[in-house]
Amino acid sequence: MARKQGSHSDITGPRVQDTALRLIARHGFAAVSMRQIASEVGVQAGALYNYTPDKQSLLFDLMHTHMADLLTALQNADLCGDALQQLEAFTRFHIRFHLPRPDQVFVSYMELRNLSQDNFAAIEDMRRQYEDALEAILRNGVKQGAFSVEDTRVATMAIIAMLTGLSHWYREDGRLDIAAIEAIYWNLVRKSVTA
Amino acid sequence: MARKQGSHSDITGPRVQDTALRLIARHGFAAVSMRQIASEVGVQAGALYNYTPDKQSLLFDLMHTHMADLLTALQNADLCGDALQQLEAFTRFHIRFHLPRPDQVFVSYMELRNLSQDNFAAIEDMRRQYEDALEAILRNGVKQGAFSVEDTRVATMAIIAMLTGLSHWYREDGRLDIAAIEAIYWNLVRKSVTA
DNA sequence: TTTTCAATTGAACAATTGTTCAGTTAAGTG
DNA sequence: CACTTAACTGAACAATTGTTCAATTGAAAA
Repeated sequence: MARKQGSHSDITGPRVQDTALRLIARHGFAAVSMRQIASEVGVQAGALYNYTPDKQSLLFDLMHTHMADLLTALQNADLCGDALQQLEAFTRFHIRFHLPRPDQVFVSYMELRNLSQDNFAAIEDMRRQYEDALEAILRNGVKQGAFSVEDTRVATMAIIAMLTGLSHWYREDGRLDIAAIEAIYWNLVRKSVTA
Repeated sequence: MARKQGSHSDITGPRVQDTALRLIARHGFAAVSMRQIASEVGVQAGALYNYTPDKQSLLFDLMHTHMADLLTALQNADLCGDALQQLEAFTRFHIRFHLPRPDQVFVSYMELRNLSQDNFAAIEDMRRQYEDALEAILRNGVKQGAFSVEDTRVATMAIIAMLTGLSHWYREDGRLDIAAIEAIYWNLVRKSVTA
């Protein structure tokens, strides 16, 4: 019969994911060995293969989980109101979702090269969905006359790059807290798309 | 006596740099072996050590050359005029410098983790100089009343992230040429910092 | 208590890693 | 021509890589 509680794999499994995420974010996928991950988890390298078929899948799972969480959270955010309010909600959502997840952001944006072709396509598709959500807001706002944007696709990429770049330099113990950061970025975004 | 012309190293040397840059941009520093680089150059792995003391120095040289070229080009750009004109010149300079160098941009922004402590500090210092040049323009513009910016440091990071992100999706054979891209981005940047 | 099996070990594997270096090659010099 | 030497080869090195698997462990089930 299956163990009902206290199963070791319930503890080791998440620890493998957490440790892999942290080490890959810090040193890069190719620079981290399965033995390093195992060592920090506190097991031998062979034990990792109870939790992932291979190293590639481990990376893919980390990135896929992150993107799936992102898309789910975006849907649950339920951006409402007029175009300007939707854009503000998106901006604040992006910052609030990404800032507490620096390692996931790092891995998901830096390790695309190390994905197999199929895995890359899957992640790229999810990223595209996220971009499309922002572009829909911009397009809608342009149609309604709320925004003045020459090219909604370029503006989409520019805004996402600006917001995501925040994760690369923000420090929790820095000069500004999240609320202040949010306000500043929302101002920049708002002005860049309005007349 | 030293060879005066046609020395092989005048050919192989640059080829090592070019090949390393291309392969590292494509697959990442840790994922590229010295033998792969040598193979594409057309020599044996041992021959690479006539051109670099070790793999780490090869990476550092690529990044240092890129940053040095950037800072030199910025100084030669000689941004003049009032604050708005300076910001426009900076924006167009950034795009024109980076767009034709996608591999250098990729390596310089993705492989910082693989630099030794000293090498990282050196590159980080050069990047800081570049950021400071933009922030000086913003600060000056705020003082003169040309710009309305809450926090010049945050605005600096936001603008550079926005502009650099361009390199991650721009394709030479894409929908828009450089002139069109420049115009769109300059509009976004201008509006984001003016009232 | 005995049984069962999920979880893990530890050794082994072939391949690959960065780096060194004595020896070879071939092109320029005198 | 002979000589010099920059450039490169090819083999060797110890270490490390991802992955497999028979054997072991220990805790829950019966």
